[in-house]
Amino acid sequence: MKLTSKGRYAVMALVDLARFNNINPVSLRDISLRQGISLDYLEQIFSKLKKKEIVQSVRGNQGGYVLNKKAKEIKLTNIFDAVDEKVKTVQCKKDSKKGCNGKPTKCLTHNLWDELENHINDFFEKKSLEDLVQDNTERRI
Amino acid sequence: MKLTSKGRYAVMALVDLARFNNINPVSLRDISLRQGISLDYLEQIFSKLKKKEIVQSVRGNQGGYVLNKKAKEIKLTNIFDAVDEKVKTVQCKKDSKKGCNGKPTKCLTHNLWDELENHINDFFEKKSLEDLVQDNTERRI
DNA sequence: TAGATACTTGACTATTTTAGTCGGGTTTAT
DNA sequence: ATAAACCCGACTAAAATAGTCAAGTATCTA
Repeated sequence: MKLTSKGRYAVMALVDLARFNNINPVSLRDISLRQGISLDYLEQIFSKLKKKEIVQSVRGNQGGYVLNKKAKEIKLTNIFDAVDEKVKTVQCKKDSKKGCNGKPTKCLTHNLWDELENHINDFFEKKSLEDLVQDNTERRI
Repeated sequence: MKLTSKGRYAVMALVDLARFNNINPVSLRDISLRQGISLDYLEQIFSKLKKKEIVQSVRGNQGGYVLNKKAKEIKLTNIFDAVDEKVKTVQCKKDSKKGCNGKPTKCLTHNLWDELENHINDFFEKKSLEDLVQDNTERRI
């Protein structure tokens, strides 16, 4: 059970972006250099963040990306959702109405995984980008 | 971010086993049939569970597996640990003492992932096999 | 208006992980 | 003796991941 790089990178990049946000658009090149993430990969990630209206783009020279909402209003859930980093614990419940594995009853552990998903998602819904930025500037003093 | 089948199967199989535990050893063949898990794969999984002393084996005809502890004392953590289903959020912290990515400072989101890991592990430490078995027999009435 | 910077898009690919399979054992109750 | 079960290690197909690569388009600045 692990978080993928795509999700981690998305969060790292947005924290980086949020810190410079109010001054100028931030270019992916800068983020790439500061965070050590492949530029090409960042482009894929930001394309998704843009589609979900988490960031706005400014094209051309001196362009870059800007947050599209207040940092406080961007929750981890939104970020993960944007880049398709979902919490998946079971394969069940996609086809039949209640059952798993095609069987009529739920599998023995179905409720457990549901609980787990909720537990994790709670965490993601509480954390905002602002929390993360603050967490970081505090530490630096 | 998803749970692998190995982890899920281990838990499913143990819940199944726990329900018949006090009568006779339970054969993997039976678990395989009831839970729809490949027998060969189950053997791999139980070999690990045995190494970590979560189950005991009874060889020969009419053999099978038995729990090695009370269901109450087997926590999800123990099961996941046994089958190498770990919660991994970051790659950092393996080499250098404090830093990530070889840099001297922690990455911007390091503490976040640590928090997340703890949050998830809390969940796993609280749930015992007994909880799961009860959860299941209640539902059946 | 040329050139550089930066976003945009889509296809391609190497690597790793996962979820098994397969083929041989050994042990023990009946 | 033999069938049921555990035991063990090597192998493999498929999927997902983490990128790379190539060819654009838009915009600012000199």
